[in-house]
Amino acid sequence: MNDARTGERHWADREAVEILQREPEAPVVETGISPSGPFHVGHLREILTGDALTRALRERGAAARLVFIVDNLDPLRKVYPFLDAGVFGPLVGRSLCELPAPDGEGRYDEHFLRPFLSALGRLGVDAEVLPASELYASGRMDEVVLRALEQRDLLARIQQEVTGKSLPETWSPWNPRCPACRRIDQGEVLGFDREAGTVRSRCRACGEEAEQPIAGGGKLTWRVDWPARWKALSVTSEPFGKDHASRGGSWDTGARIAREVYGMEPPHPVIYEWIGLRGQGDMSSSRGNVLTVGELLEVVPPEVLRYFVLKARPARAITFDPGLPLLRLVDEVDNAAARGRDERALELSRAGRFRPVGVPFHHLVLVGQLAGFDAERVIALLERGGYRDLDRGAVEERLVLARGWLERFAPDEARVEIAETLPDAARHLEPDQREYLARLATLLPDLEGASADAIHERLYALASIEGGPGPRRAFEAIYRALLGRDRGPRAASLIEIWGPRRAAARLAEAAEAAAG
RNA sequence: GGGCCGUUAGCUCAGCCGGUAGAGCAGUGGACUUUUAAUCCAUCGGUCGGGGGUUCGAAUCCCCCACGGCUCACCA
Repeated sequence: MNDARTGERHWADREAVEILQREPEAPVVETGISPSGPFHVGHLREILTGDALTRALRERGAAARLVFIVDNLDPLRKVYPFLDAGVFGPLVGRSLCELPAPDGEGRYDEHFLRPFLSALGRLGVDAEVLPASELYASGRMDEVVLRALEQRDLLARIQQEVTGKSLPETWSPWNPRCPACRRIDQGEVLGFDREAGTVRSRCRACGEEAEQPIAGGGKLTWRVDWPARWKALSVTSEPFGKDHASRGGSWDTGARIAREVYGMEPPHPVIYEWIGLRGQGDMSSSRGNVLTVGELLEVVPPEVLRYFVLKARPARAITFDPGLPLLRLVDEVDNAAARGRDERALELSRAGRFRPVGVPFHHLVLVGQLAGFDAERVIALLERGGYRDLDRGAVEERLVLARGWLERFAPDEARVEIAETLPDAARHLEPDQREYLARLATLLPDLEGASADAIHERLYALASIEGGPGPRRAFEAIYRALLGRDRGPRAASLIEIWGPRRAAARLAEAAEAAAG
């Protein structure tokens, strides 16, 4: 890493070096997300930041682990807009892992987690997924929980000092789950027994009193849970969103608790900014219009999503635009000769076997439309356009994505559709353009079945004759007649695919309409 | 109000453990039997938000200010 001077060092490398100073052998990177709703692009930053760190650590010879905690013990806080109030209203306060899925099939947490995990697999994220429910049930948290119960007063003091807010007398770091009504957010701790490893509690909701084992009987409150996990799992680094980072936030309390209660240095923090969304309106899980990771993988290769996130320093807010800008990103990843690409970020973006296509994504979208997304015809068109040595399988794969992008995110300009009837734009043509179309219309029927190259010859030759409109304006006239726009894909291909005879009729119609 | 991040060419950004600025896109010129951000070559383009300070020397370090975004109920 002697390139510090040239500034080519990636943020993940810099952080890795610092983490290794603290734990050179087996650093543990922890990340975590609450499965209360769909996982979207924003969540990607949490896990990918952790993944990049882990990779950078492993490259340096460390036996780094990436632990992904699923906070499925968290209670359902309210009835989210995408939930049925009748079903979920009465279930508020229960752990996410004890709720039915929104569609009624299976478990709530798994409903949201499953697609995310499969996306992670495709993204090449090598993480140990650990649901909080299992972490607690395993007993691995018992000791840190007992310590918290014993240090209740100290914890309360720290929290009050850091947040400036007072806590009720009955506050406890432990949230017991009521064995009767299953709520995990209403319990009041009455006492605990270190020898037996149990907690006595009463439920404020239903009044039930019980004595339950720590393992499986509840969870720590978030602010204590976090540092307790650091201790229990020997966490050495933790990426987290800036919401936790603000003054008086959970990082501040967590860091103190780590030192004063658990006698450890808090993990090396990596604070990241948020990912905004452009093009589809702001992302808002409450409105339900989120971009899920799975959705995006139907549109671009996983490497592109990784690259998008890893290219920017975590502290930098970035905006995700699934429209045209996303395509640029695809090309940057696909084309080894692309300028301005961040090689190191790209290296960290590998997600398995990436098959470059060598055709700009936007062009593929275009050709795909012309050829009805039929792989054979697409490849024929591409070859005619000068692309050689195409990796057939890679093209086919990418073509599926191109189609997905077109259907889901393409702006109108990217769509090629031959107008059903003569477009209005075709009425505005100069005399020489009209003349051109009229003459072309008489030639085209003879070209039925001809190759696009042959057709192009004629288009071009006719445009260039004495008194002709010249290529540029000739093509403009054709596009107006067929698409109602001034520009378009290779006119010859368009005509070949639509059929020269049909095109001829349209061009003649345009020539006439413009004259009248 | 507290805090975090940002303010570098028209746009998006890199550079930031100091040595008088870079890329992509846009623009301009040219090439091309040019076609939906086209490609290739060349080129124009910056008082590095403002003001102080440290230093032989600062976009890079320190302080102050302005503007912008975000965040402060366990929503990454």
